[in-house]
Amino acid sequence: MTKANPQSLADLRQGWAKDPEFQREFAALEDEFVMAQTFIQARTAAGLTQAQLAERMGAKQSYVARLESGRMLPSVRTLQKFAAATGTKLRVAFDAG
Amino acid sequence: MTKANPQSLADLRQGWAKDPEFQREFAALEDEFVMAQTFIQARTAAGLTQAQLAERMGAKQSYVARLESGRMLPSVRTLQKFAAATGTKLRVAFDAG
DNA sequence: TGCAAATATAACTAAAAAGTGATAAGGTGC
DNA sequence: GCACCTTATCACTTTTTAGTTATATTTGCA
Repeated sequence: MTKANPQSLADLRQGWAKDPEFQREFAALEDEFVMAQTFIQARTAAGLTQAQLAERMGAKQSYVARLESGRMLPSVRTLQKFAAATGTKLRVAFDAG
Repeated sequence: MTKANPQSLADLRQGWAKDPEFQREFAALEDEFVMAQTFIQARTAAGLTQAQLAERMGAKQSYVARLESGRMLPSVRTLQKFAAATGTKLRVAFDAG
């Protein structure tokens, strides 16, 4: 593993949309960043900055940044707040695989 | 609201599979028990007791019971362990609408 | 009813997340 | 370069979850 070994999600976002090799390796990465990726996509899809989202969640920008950094795996309570703030509906499922 | 006002998930499981009125009212309940319901369904679908599941998660039966009680909203890390233990794949999504 | 398996709850410590303020770093346009 | 907006990180306290032991309660069945 060479390219897809980001130290932070900032690195990840750099490579992501551009490099196909990066994208392939990304699929094999740990789950750690998947949640963060989901957050970023949901927030940007809602057209919000971190500060705007934070206010809607009753939190601060620094907390949203941490959520999106992938260094923490939040609780379902936070997922629910996030969903409410982005006008989406949280879905958690355990799919047969 | 009369019937669908359980104090615990134990009450809930009583009514659930039998009473159609209960089922209707259940849909209107808060999110509080949704996660617990999801846990119970995934575990029973896997044909496991709480103790068996707990062992696969590297935890104790009492912890699984607490998860299924709905009094706590666990972290995504716990959801991942749960998925691994039930042989399922965790899906978390923020759906539009 | 009585036994055994399964589930629920309580009480406690350890670990992790929630939450905050300050500040650094990145990018954009002037 | 310099503002300005946005995102990232650090350091810290508070709150919640993780994890355990012990025990009570429930459930199914002989």
